[in-house]
Amino acid sequence: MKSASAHSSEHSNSPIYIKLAHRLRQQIEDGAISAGEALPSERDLCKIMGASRVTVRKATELLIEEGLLSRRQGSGTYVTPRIQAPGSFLSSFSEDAEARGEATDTIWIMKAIGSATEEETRILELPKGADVARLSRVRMAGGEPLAIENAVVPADMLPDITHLGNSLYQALDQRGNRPVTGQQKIRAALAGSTEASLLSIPENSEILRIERLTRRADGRPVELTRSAYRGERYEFVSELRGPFVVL
Amino acid sequence: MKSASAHSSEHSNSPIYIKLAHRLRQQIEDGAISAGEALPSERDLCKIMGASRVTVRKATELLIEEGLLSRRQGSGTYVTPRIQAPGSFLSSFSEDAEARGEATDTIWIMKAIGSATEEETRILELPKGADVARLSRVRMAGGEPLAIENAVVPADMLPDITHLGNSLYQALDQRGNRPVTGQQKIRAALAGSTEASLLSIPENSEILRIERLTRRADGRPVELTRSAYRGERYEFVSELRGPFVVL
DNA sequence: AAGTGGTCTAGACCACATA
DNA sequence: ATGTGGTCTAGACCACTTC
Repeated sequence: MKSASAHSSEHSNSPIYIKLAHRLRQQIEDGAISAGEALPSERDLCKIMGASRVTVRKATELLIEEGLLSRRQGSGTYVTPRIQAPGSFLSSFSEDAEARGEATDTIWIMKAIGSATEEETRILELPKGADVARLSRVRMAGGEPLAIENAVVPADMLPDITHLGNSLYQALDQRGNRPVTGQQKIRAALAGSTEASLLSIPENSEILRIERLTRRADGRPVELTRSAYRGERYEFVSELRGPFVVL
Repeated sequence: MKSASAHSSEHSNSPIYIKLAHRLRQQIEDGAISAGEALPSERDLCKIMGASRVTVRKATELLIEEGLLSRRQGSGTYVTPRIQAPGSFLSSFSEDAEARGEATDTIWIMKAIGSATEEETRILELPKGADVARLSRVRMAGGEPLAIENAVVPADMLPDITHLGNSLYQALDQRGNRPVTGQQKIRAALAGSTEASLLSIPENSEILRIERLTRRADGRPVELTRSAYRGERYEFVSELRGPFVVL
């Protein structure tokens, strides 16, 4: 045996600020620093972690970009209460719905493991013959269906799919497969008959089709999700950060 | 008179790394460092700009996030050749079209200055009674219309709208009003009769409606654009960076 | 007034690229 | 071998928040 560490990524040769960020992230996720309240001051962290202040700041800056922390000058560095405004992510399901005080619900229409198709193998960068979990859900809010989501995940990245709660990401996180980057393609389309009936809308209504491929920190694809959202009820908000295309 | 500086934003009290970033950005845009090639080394920049290396790096990091620069360890810091893959921006008009070898064109359908409506005043954070430029275009590719764009810009941010080329952003840039952040809302819709005829598609075809509000570095709104894209021809790609919503 | 984050310096060593 | 970016330190002063 080498030593501790069960994660796949090697931390031994990483720069100090990366290690500090990991330590802090874990303490936050373990609830050792619990949401909403402040970290030790930067100067205290220096003593605790045995690093200079510049390095401590570089570590916390990472976590700020991830949305886990936020700093307030003169006050302190705080654990972000509930992970919030999604940067460049969807605007999104539970968020919108809860903001309107609607109850949200998820209906599973498929939960299965099978071998990956040729397309899935290619997109998820899997070895031939690998297994994938296929997860299809209808998202409800206020008793109405609002979206269909079809996710495909490499089978070894998920624990037991029969015990899956409503949050796919939470399950992925448990195995260290938290997605941190990705790409999303959005297009307008007209509802086909299957979609129309699942969403309780007329055929040829407008819908938003979204295809999303997310990846772990090490770049390995985690999740290919193709969704259809009711066009009259949902809009997708994304923050823009330079560089801007000259168009 | 105070001194030099014709810009509206006050640079006097900004931190050094902000000022350095501005100086570098200008030199790059003036072509003094010309695309594709390397900046002076960080240690040389320290002498030239009279700052420490940490500060110089913080400045170049800003420009890297903007996409103007990129660093290669052991080699140097380079001016990014053509501003490229847009992070979280549209995928986009000329880009896609040119990738397919289609000629792109723009037809102006309106270019006017008038006083802002109540809604425009609010969204663009203008004083009451301020003037705005309204710019409407149809985007063509391969001889076909592909999108309608309606932009509203505070009149004082644009030079002479009669001499406006095809690139709104280029014109904005000339007056130091380059947008660097923004928010974009995307939804699916069905084409109304006006849109259908401008885009040469049947009524009730699927279209993508996009509303975009961009801002300058100082946070002032620059441009409110509402567009309609032909749904069968366009899809919007956006990169995702954490934090991810748990959904 | 005391504590916090925000900025800055001068100097150091390492890892990588290039010749 | 030299030069480049990547990381790190120890200490300093400023601006802001909090009491």
